[in-house]
Amino acid sequence: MLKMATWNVNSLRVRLPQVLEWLATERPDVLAIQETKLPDADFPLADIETAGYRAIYSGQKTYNGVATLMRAEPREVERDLPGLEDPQRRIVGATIGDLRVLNVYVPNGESVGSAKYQYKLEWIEQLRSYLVEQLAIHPRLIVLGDFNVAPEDRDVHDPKAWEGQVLFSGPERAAFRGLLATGLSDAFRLVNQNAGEFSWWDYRMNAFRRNLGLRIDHILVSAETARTVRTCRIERAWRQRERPSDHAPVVAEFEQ
DNA sequence: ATGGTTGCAACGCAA
Repeated sequence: MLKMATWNVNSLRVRLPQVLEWLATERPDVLAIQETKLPDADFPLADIETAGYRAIYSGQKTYNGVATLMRAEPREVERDLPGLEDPQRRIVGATIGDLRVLNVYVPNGESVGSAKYQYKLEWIEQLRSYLVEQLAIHPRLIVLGDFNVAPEDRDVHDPKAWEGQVLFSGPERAAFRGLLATGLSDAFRLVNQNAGEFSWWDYRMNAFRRNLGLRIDHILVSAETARTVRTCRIERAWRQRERPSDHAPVVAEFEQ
C-alpha cells in the first residue's frame, strides 16, 4: 500500500515536533504540508532527513509556504504555477515513482467580493488550466492540499449559515467543480459518503469541541489513480492535541 | 453579536 497525506500545519516551526511524531507513527510515503510560514533558508531539512524523508519546499517569510516530504527521490520539481506571476509560495510539484504529485495551498479568499477573493478565484482557474496540461503528460496525477473550499453541503456543519460565505460561496464551489471536471476525483468521496466529516475547525469559539468545522483539505486523483484508492480518512485526533494546527491530516492509501 | 484565537513579529495582518 502506498500512503499519501496532506496537512496544513499552520507554522512548521511550531508544529515540527508534531510532524516528526506523525511521520514516525504513520510512516507515509508522501506528506504534503501547507502554511510552513518560513523561508527556505530556515527549512528544518536535517530533522526531516533524520526521520528518513527527503523534502522539497517553497517557502517565504511569515505567510504561506508548502513542502512535500517523501521517501523516494523527487524528480521534475516545480515551484511555480505556470502563467501566474506570484510572489506567494503556494505550490510545489514533483514526480515520485510513477506518480505526479502537486501540493497546493489555495488562497483563503478573506471575504466574498474582496481583492483576495478575486485572487483566489483567479488562482484556482490558473491551477485548472495547469491540471489540464499535467493530466495530458501524467495520467497518474494526485493533487493534494488545502483547497480552502468546502465542496458540498455535507462538508459544512451548517450549510444554511455558510451559504454565500467565503470557503463555501457559489463561485468557489463552481471553481472547485472546475478542477474535478479536468478528470479528477475527490478521494475521500470515493470511499466515504458521510456528512459532518471535517478537516478544519476555527481556533475560536470552541469550534472543534462543538464540531463546527468544514472539509476543505482534499486529495484529488486522476481516473487511473482513482481505481487504486483503498482508504481515505481524516485524523481528527491531531486537531484535539495540545497546541494543534487548526487543520487535521487527511490520509489516503492506494493499492500498488 | 462582525465577536473569538493562533502565529508572526512587533502591532496589525492573515487565517
